[in-house]
Amino acid sequence: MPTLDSATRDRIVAAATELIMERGYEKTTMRAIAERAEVSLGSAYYYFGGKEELVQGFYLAIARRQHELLEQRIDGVTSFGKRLDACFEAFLDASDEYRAISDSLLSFAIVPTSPLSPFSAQSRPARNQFLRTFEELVDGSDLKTDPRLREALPELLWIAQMLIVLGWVQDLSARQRVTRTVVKRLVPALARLLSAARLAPVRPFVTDALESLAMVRQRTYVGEQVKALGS
Amino acid sequence: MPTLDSATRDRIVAAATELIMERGYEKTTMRAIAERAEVSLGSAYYYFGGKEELVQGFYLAIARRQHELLEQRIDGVTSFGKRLDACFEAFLDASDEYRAISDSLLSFAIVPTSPLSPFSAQSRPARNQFLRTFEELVDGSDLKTDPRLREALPELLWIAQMLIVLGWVQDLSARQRVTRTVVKRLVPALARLLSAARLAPVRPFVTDALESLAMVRQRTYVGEQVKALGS
DNA sequence: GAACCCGTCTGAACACGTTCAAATCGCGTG
DNA sequence: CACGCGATTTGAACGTGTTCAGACGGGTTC
Repeated sequence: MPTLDSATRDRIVAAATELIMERGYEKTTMRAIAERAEVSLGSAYYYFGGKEELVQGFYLAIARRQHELLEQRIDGVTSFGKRLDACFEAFLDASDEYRAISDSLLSFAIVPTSPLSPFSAQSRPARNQFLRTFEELVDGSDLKTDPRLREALPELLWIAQMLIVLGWVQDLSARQRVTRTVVKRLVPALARLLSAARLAPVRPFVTDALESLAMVRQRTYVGEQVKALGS
Repeated sequence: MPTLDSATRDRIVAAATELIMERGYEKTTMRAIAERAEVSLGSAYYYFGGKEELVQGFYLAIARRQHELLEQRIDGVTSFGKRLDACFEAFLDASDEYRAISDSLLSFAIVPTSPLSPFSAQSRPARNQFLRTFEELVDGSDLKTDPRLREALPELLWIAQMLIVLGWVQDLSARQRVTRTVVKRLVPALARLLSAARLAPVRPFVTDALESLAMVRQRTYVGEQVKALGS
């Protein structure tokens, strides 16, 4: 399994990406990928463990596109609610391009032992991109909340975004308008909730939730050093 | 595609179930299933559209087992929190038996157009069983909440249970203890939240959430008549 | 130069899910 | 009984993802 950069490797990914976008994942054959990349079938398997591995690029592409769209749209906006809303919207816009293959992507992502799990070591680049986006989102905002919650927030929002995507794939309405509407409605409520986390009566809930998160983190990421939250 | 009851049909399901439990879904071949069921390969395809269809029985089995376990455990208990806790625990206990194949099950379930989607017409028997369980859970409890919320509650709890299962498959801790612990922690909070729904300051949130749910329902179930909530 | 190594590449071969034309069965009808 | 007809059954054949024994190529060592 070569880890060296290689033009061949890139050609195969490019061919796979093109074909998958043209015909969908299932209808794209390894033979077709090899042919377009001008390598033999065996070579494709020399560079990649299998067909599944060839979709890894999509996550990162979505993550980058979300970040790009978001930057354009929240320039100068400081309201946390507005920023979060723009963020999720950017994510859905970025995902739209890949809607036709989102089923396949999600099917792989859901398997915890798969390299395509969002928590896997192989997904680290895409995951980091997502987390950076949320970090920036919070940093540039006027949000005032419990500092412990603030620290965990990027990861929490990333997880929330994954829950949104679950609804999004299930959403059969035209252009997934239902998902967009529901997100638009829930974001303000979430913003208010996060602000309320500072108040004394709510704090035990926050503590409870954060402890749960800490527990979950320890047991979710596979083959990774998990940095503890809090110092 | 015959819909008549048939001993052959049952033999094939039985063979498939056995083999999948023995070896897992991927390693079970249609040829092996046909052989054990003492039919030809072609016959298996005469009765079932494909390999995927042969896992339909698992959902219903889990739903029934949950109900069975729950009945034993909440006899006489009226506290809503305790009943809900027991319910989720019964669900996780029922699911444990199928943990080895839960990846495959979930991979199929996540595809909205698949007959194995929990929202599909084919999943209706299992879905109804789940909803009945939650209906009974709420009915026999001391929960006092907003009546509109009360009506939507079985479905909401069912959805919550599906979110739990998402965490459960990702949970790599021994015997999925993390998931169980987190559920145990969050249930009381949820119970308090539902009680609080009666209070005036919270009501707008409830209205908002229920409207969102109504929207989602209209666009999620495929090929089904969706009964409106409220009369 | 010869021998050797090792990273790269090849396509035939395998096992699988699925399809299908043809064979067989069961049974009502003339 | 013979005939016909639809339901059922069959296994060969197809296209697929994947594996593997071997071929190739260029660099290093004696």
